Amino acid sequence: MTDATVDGSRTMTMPVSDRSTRGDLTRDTLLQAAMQAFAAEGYDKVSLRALAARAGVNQSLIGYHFGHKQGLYRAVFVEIAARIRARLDPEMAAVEAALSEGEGARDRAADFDALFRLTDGVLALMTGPGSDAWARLIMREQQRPTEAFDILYDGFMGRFLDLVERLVARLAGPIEPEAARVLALTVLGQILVFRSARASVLRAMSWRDIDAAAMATIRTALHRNLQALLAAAPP
Amino acid sequence: MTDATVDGSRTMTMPVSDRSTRGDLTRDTLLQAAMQAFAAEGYDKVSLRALAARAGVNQSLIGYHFGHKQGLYRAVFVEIAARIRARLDPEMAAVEAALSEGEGARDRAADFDALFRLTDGVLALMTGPGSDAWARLIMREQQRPTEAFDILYDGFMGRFLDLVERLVARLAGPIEPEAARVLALTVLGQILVFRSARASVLRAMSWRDIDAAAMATIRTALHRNLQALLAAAPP
DNA sequence: GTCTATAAGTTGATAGAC
DNA sequence: GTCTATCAACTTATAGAC
Repeated sequence: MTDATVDGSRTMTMPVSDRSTRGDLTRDTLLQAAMQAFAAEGYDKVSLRALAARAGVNQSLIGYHFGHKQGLYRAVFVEIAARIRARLDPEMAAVEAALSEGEGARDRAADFDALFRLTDGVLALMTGPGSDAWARLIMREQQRPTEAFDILYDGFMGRFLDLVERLVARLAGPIEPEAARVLALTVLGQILVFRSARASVLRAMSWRDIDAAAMATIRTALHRNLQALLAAAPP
Repeated sequence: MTDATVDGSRTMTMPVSDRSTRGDLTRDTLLQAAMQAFAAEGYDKVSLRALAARAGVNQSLIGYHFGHKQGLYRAVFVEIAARIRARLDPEMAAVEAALSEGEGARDRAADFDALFRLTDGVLALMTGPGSDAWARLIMREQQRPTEAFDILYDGFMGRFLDLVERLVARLAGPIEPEAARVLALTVLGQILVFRSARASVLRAMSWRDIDAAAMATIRTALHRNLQALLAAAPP
């Protein structure tokens, strides 16, 4: 349990006695490579051999750190949920603040602002640069949910949908709870389509990918749509 | 090249000299089983061994009829595109008729009617009973397009999106072509979400699946949304 | 914690008889 | 067109030395 026999170079980048042991680093490296690989090729096509090779880690260490292939897959989703929760937390907290300002003191402009922050956040999350890996994995779980879906739903999806539902209910005027929930889902759909039907989107719009300009176009359209959709109901 | 050595029973269900030879039947059986299997388990997880067994067909016949695994996969999409085109053709033709009635003779009610028929058709297609198989395969190609995506897009997707775009452009009043296309995609998104985020939908709505009642709820919400979204622009 | 080596099983494809 | 039989490659998982 001591010296670096083969790969001396690796020890150089690592403090000797630190919290992040060599094992933690290996675990992290594997986790990163796995997220990339599962998203790019799909669960079944990823071979642990190739994955270990690409991560520069011995194959048997996967078994040591994660048990089996499914354990590694599961760990990837715990990581994804944590990252997304961290990234979306400011927006969600803002919405919760706006919602708790009492039902009496309605400020439509503030409510719309909160809603836009939320939708913009999810749009960036699902279509922005670097979103490919986790977005694809999330979509995969939507089609064929495993235990990993629970990690996502309990991690951020449920909270997000709940917030959108309460927000649109307040903005749309008197509305049944079930209708509010369906409305929230159609709002989500207008964002998600740019990920879930990405191939069609790119072809229909003649885009090569969804860059900053494209995202601005989408954002504008979404805001306009939401305002039309949630226009004040007649008293 | 003649008699039925082993399986005499199969010959009984078949006319002797007909257009549909024994080979055609084998091909069809394989195609059906493949569509089911690829949708249920994903391309990589499907083993040709298991597939042939489930179809009651010798494994090597896959090679004979489709060349290799990818050839079989491709053939499945040709079949899907043909079926969907057939099923959506009445609605699309109706819209084309409505659109060709001259830009001058605007009848908003008729335009909305045509649009609803189109969206209802796609909603039923993507979420209705028995939609699981092809819908999942289509989603798969949206995330990671192969040559099979072209078969879908050229087969019906392109035409559908084009029709929706022209329709919303007429209904939404003066609008840039790019904005009309994005608007059409957000309309599509409100339908597709019930397939693409199916796991979230079921959990958020506490539905066990999307049955007739659920679909009626969705349809109502969609029609209301579209009318709000496409309200006459101020002159 | 990390390594080598290998067990035990599947896979897609095809050669060749009928 | 359909069958049996088989190959070569690749998979996950693990035993055991260090």
